[in-house]
Amino acid sequence: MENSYNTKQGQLIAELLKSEKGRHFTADAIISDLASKGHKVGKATVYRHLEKLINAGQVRKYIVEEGTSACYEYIGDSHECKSHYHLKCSSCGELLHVRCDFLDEVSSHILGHHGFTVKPEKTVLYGICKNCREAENV
Amino acid sequence: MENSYNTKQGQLIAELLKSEKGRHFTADAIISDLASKGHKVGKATVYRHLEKLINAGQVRKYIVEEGTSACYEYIGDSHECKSHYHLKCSSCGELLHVRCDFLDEVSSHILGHHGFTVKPEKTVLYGICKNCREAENV
DNA sequence: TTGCGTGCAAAGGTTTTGCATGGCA
DNA sequence: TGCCATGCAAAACCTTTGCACGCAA
Repeated sequence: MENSYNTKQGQLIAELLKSEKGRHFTADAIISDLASKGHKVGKATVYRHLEKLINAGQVRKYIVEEGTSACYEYIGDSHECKSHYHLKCSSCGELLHVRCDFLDEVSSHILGHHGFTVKPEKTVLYGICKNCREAENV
Repeated sequence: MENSYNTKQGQLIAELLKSEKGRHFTADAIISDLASKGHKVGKATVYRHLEKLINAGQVRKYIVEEGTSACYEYIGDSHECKSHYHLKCSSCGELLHVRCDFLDEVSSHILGHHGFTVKPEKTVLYGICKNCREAENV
């Protein structure tokens, strides 16, 4: 398991994600972001590194709508986000982090009443953020 | 908009979904279910009808996991399932429906305290179901 | 030197689209 | 008859995999 080298591409990918904590990247976005900085990295390499980062717990993968590509977000080495829920705005794509005592109760309620252990760190609630709701006057 | 004919295939697909309200079908499941009843329907036709049903608000599409096929569920013409959450077991893949007053409060809390309008119908909570937790003794 | 990392291209799987034919109204 | 619907196959898409070469240790 510890058979891993420290390579230029691996650093580039990790640093890009880390440099914009909170932003969600698609695999292609990573490739073009790096390309625009003069670094050409292969598609397969990006996917392989993302998988490693996910397993290492440093990156989270999100399923976004409609057969589009997956999104990846740096969440850090610490587990500070463990009990955070994420709210993703379907309209503007903004991803919000929410920590709140009430939401902690959600997990216990679901466990108690429905026998299901929720993993907040894997869960994303979809909806519309304040800005978009006001802008669209929905 | 009203340019549509009433065809055998369209009826078959709508009736199959309607006949098992609450069940999640993949496109392939629809095809093989119909095939086992002696009705051969093309893949493209199924997808095209699903899209119409979604636009008509009678069917809901779920993307449960990246890389796998989408699931489609009949939800009827009424919007009675407004606050219907889904729990997906990361272990066995089971998809559970949860209708619960407490969860209704979640939406209002998030709206009130975080200014975010949650769409339960688009949201899937990930975790471990009762059976798997007991089986794995986690 | 060893063996993981890389990148290209090809494969795999799901969904969409083009086109000639079939079926509803 | 006019047009939408159908179904096959091919295309489009995202992601994974095979393989030869490159590079870290």
